[in-house]
Amino acid sequence: MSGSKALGGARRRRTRCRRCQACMRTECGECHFCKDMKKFGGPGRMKQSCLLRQCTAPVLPHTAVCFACGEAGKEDTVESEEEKFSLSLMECTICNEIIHPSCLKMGKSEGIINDEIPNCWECPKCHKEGKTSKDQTDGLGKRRMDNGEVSRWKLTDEPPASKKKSLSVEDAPRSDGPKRKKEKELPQDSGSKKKIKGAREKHLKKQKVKPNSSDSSEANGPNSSSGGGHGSGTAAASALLSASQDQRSHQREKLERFKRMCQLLERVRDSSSSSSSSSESDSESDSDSPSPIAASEPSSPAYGGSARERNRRLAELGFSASEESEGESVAEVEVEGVEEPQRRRGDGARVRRAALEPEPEEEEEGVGDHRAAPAAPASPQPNTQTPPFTHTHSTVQMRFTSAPPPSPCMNQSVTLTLGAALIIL
DNA sequence: GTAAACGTTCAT
DNA sequence: ATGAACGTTTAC
Ligand SMILES: [Zn+2]
Ligand SMILES: [Zn+2]
Ligand SMILES: [Zn+2]
Ligand SMILES: [Zn+2]
Repeated sequence: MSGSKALGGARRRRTRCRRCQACMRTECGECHFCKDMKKFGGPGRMKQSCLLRQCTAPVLPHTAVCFACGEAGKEDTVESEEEKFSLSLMECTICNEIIHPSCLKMGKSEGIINDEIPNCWECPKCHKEGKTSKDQTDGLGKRRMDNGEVSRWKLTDEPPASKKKSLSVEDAPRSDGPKRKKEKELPQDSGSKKKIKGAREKHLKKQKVKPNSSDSSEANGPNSSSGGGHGSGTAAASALLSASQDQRSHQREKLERFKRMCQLLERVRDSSSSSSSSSESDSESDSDSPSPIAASEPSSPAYGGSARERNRRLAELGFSASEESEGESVAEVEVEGVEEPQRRRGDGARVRRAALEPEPEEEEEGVGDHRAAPAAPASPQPNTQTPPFTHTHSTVQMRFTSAPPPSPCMNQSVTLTLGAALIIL
């Protein structure tokens, strides 16, 4: 209790943006969490938000302040996008520090912006440390690829997932049995129990950015303690941090994944089949800058560490990617060009929007709901401009851990299939 | 102050 | 590994 938090400031809890569609939706009242709410006659023990209301762009608390200057974000005080970025608060997914990019004094360091989440990035410092993302090489060698086919996840895939050495140093034998439960609840219903699982979901997109390029000094730091300069100080702290981060990342990524899926589902539902646009946007071909730290992205299916982790999260979501030999129903959903539209407005734009104006994630809603297609909607080659990407096909393998989908008919209706998935979720 | 959720821990 | 419970934060 005396040490308090000396790590990247108090890790602020993210809150819902209240602007995305999910946030504006209303409780479905059918999901697990909804049913748990007292509002719905549940015990209210879980205290989780509706699965259909998982915010797609969680924002920092209003109380968040810069770790350096102690001020809040001021992105709304400037016009230039770049300025906005500099004045906005960015939270590092690795060290959890929240700071103004402009408050950083680093010359050669680059931050990796996650344009999927409002004020999220990986501070340059963390990269300098070597924590590319969270991948710290398995110091146990217990890594094993129990994944027979991991190269199936393209829709919701992520770069080097979190991986760290599990260092336990705070293990205290507890003789007294930690009893949970403070009050008992009577069974509200027994029999009609829908199996649902899920969490928020989101994936990381990496973008390099150079906050500054003139001074190559160390970063700043209001308090020289651990703030600003962690990792390069204490090894123990580093290890501890890693461990903590690891655990945290688990749930976080898990939730993020789910969100992604929800978005996809909605998207598909709105437009059974829409334009065909691939979405490979990883390769960050630097126009003219052989970044020293630009070669760590296994764009190819050649993972070796985060396989297990990914598997776990997937399982939590209700489907797994590995073969568990059980007798589950396997549904193959073929999504045609359901991936992100990848609207690129500025090709040369370096810094994408991070937490700028009110624009959580309004997917292009131009199609509305006009299902009445003119004619011949099933043309494999509609456009003449055929980008080098022909991979408009994403096959997702979903395996329901329970409650086998009684839908024996899997027509071409993607909407139908996905709809079922949604219900199950 | 309240109610909703987040993030973490505990229990199978 | 997965799910449930819970403390605590966050917004109002
Ligand atoms: Zn719900
Ligand atoms: Zn939202
Ligand atoms: Zn600042
Ligand atoms: Zn950091």
